[in-house]
Amino acid sequence: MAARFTCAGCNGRGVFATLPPAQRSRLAGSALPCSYRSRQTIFHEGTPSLAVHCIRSGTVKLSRGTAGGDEILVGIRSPGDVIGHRAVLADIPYGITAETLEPSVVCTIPRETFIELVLHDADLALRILRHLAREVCLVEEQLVERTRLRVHQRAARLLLRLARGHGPAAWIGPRLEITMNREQMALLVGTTPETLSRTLHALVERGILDLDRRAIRVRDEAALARLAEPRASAPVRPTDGATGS
Amino acid sequence: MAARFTCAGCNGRGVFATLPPAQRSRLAGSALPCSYRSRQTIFHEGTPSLAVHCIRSGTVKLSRGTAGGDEILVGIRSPGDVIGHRAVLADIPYGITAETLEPSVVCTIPRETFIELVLHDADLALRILRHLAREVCLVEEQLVERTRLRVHQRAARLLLRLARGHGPAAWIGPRLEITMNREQMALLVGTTPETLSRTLHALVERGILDLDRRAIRVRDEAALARLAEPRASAPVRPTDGATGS
DNA sequence: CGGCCCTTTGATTTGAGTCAATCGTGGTGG
DNA sequence: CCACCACGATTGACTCAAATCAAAGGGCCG
Repeated sequence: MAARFTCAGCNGRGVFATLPPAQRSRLAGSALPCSYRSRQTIFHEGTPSLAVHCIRSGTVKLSRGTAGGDEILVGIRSPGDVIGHRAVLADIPYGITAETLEPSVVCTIPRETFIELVLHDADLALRILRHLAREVCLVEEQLVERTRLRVHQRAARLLLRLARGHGPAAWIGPRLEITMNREQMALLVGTTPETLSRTLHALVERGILDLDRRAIRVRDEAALARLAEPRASAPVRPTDGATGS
Repeated sequence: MAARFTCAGCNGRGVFATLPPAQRSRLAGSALPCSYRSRQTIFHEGTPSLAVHCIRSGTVKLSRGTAGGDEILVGIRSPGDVIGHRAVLADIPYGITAETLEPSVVCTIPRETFIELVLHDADLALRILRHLAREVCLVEEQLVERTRLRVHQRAARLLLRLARGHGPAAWIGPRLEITMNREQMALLVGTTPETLSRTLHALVERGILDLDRRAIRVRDEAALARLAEPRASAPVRPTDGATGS
């Protein structure tokens, strides 16, 4: 099934976008495209980091187990994104598990090739540095969110991110088709499916959302944005009637 | 006051450790050492990232404000650590505020010098990449901790980290002098001073700690380590008598 | 000695997790 | 084609950890 892609399609985006011809062919020579079905594991936390992966199509979920047995969702990646580079660069086992959320095509770039490319192309190195730097910022952002924001605010933010096209969702007409189930959404928000469900339905009752098992329609993005604000602490309680004032 | 340091002392550690002579003198030429008093701001969140800083001595607190007005503690850095590199690399304003916790000496490396060094020394670039990659892992670790662990577990982990020499504490005899106040410890743990205080005193009652306003003595590190485990969910409730079973 | 700030302690509230039951949907086999 | 089953989603009731509000203590510095 996995026909030999040329990697040219990927070159339009991501950190490999502007490789000089020599390096580009080097990359194309050893990058191995691979098709995954939905819910397949690309690499697993704790295993040796043998390669960097570049998403060509589809959506990949990055998660991380805990000693306690449960998992935490670290992020979602889409086409053009590179995954596994951290472990490869730091020369440590993968710290996260990567798993497809839908049928995807992912290119595998062997560890040596990647390191070599980085060493020989200062520009690429700088670009990856930038990329990583931004990544740290994003994770820190998450940390702040988790610590200071209520579940309903974090949920609102997730919805906004989805609605704005970041994340595993696609606009089908006016509706936003979600490619993950409630549990995964809950994981992303950092809560339980039950609580997320309540929160979501509270928003429906306010007329901010339309909700379906696998699609969401944002009716009032402005209101959602207001809820996502740290200051707006109007509780958005579930099963709680209209808050008078 | 700030005598002209040669930067040679810093070269023994951190990412600049093994610079080739040429680059080393380039660095020494434009790195500007600066003494800070306790509680001084090195750079502030949101301001343009003009330089990278390398800590020569002292302790620096990295925090991040929220729209809501309160802050969150992102991390603590010690001698040899580099700060501000993320913003400089990503070419964005500083995302965090850096502030000394005690009198410190910090070298300022202008943005251009840093970028130039990185571009001309593939090895340095790779080392910084490694460094950043690890940093992302650490922040993610934090994220997991915040999400899955109880306050008493996170507090135990902080104590362990301090006791093991990571963080702003120094062994004075058998005691661990803490250079930050309760509020900052609370921020690090991701809780409030009140809750942290209760948690700490619960540990004292169990005979695991000795506690003083500014020093801590760990009497039973093994017990602390046990409490830090995700599974060990024996509540460690404050003001709660011996839990029978 | 007095005031101030940090810390501790107490009382109360509350957001969100947990446990458990029900519902709805989609898939399967008769 | 329809009854049934299984699984995810929802809803409800309850519990509990931790935040918040409020009020002392206690040490340090002027």
